[in-house]
Amino acid sequence: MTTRFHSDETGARSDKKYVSCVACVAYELDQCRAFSEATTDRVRPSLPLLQPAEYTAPARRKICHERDWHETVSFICQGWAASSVRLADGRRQILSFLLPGDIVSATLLFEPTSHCMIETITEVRYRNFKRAELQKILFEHPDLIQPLSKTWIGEKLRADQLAIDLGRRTAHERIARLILNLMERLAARGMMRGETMDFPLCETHIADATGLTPVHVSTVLTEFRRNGLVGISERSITILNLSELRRAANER
Amino acid sequence: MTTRFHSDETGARSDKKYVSCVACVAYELDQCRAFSEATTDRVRPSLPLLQPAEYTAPARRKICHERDWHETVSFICQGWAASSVRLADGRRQILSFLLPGDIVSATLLFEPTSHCMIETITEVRYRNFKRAELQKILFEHPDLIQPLSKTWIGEKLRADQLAIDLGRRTAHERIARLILNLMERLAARGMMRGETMDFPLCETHIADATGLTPVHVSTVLTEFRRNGLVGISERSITILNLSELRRAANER
DNA sequence: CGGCCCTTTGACGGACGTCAAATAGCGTGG
DNA sequence: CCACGCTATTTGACGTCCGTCAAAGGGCCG
Repeated sequence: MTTRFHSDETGARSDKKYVSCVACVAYELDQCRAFSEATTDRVRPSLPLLQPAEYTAPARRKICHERDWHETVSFICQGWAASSVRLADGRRQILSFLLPGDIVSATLLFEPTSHCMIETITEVRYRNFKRAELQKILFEHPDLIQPLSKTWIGEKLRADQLAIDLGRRTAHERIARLILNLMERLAARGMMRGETMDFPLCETHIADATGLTPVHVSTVLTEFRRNGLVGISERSITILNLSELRRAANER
Repeated sequence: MTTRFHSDETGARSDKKYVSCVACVAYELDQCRAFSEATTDRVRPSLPLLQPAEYTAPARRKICHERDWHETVSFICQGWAASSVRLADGRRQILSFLLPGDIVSATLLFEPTSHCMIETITEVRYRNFKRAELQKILFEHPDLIQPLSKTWIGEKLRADQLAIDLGRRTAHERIARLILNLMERLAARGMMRGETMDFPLCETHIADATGLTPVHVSTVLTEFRRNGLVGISERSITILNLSELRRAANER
């Protein structure tokens, strides 16, 4: 019933200073740019949207529960988070990892509930836009439908890929594909440092994202390491043999 | 490159007579009604949209391949179809079953490719709308965004549920849930006859939808039958013990 | 009648889960 | 500084769910 984003329990704090989105690594992605342009270039006078509420949540914190009610739509500015669902008996499935520039839940643009749980992985900085205001802008600028549809289509594509992975791929393929996917998404954000990237996931995260157990993830990952596919250390991962990793992923 | 809907290879034939959507069981669902109203009540003079191309494809026919290029968006009027993806080595994952009133692929509203394969299960009657015309209507009637968002949200919700099923549920749960889901969707269309419903799926369909093998589907289904949960016969299924079936599905 | 697809059943095997224990890292508090 | 508690990782032994392979029977259709 209450909106848990920026409630005290999450440990999120409100930041006072405001930095323009234009400087953000995620600016070119998804909705961020579309909405920014809509508010700066076209709508005058500038709306309060230009200064959405900004928050910072510590690592490993739930910032949204499945049945929470929201008036706002959140965008990740910095850090990693996970969107997941938990069954009654405790089993958990991670539906997606959220990276800078990602909209936390596109359904919140039109509905007050996201139907899933959001937890931070690292410390996360995010911004909350009021749904009513985004909708108003959307109605006044139907050309925003096109970029919005790209977001929808991308979400659907990745949800379908996840289903294929979980339904029809082996543990090796799933894990290799997860690494490759994250690599591509980080590369699109200019967040790769050569062949290495931040990798703040613990093996439980990987397990819940791939439908496996942490124990099995451990054995597959050590196998990948022994075979020289990747190097893992210090919350980061290095792709040592990309073509072999792709073969393990059974890409195409 | 070519649009395979209504190509000869599919065996689809064009029907001459045109029946109004208002009489359709699916009229109340999804986009059908929204678009029909947009074209009848508001846009004048009546557009060619009012008479979209209508086709009938025989059972067990591919009517769309993963890389096909489309100018049209298809809606199912009658019959069952499946949307699926096939991996290089032949493994297949069914992403959704399409029932009357379903939009075949919502991504086709904005993009020329659906990224998945559509095959009929029964004989299927469907209608093709031109994407350009639907988009024009959408731009002229931004209030259509709201019902459209419902379609998107529903698709996302079901895709997420599928991922949870495949990632974290047992074979028994997956199969029971599939049956219950189909039951609910058919009930929403007024297509239940008491406790029994059409069930044209063969066990291979169920296997590919649940990430299992046909052999294992067979054993689980016979177990369900022996325990009096369901009765299967003649392309139809009867729910004999709903509460037990729900328990098997681990609903919540 | 023969061929094809679907279903069922059984024997067997493998991929992955479960349980357990050992180790390491890391922050907290005394 | 050490003691401690917690979490994460690794490894091994063992178990199980589900896949694979095979064979047999049934229904449908040419």
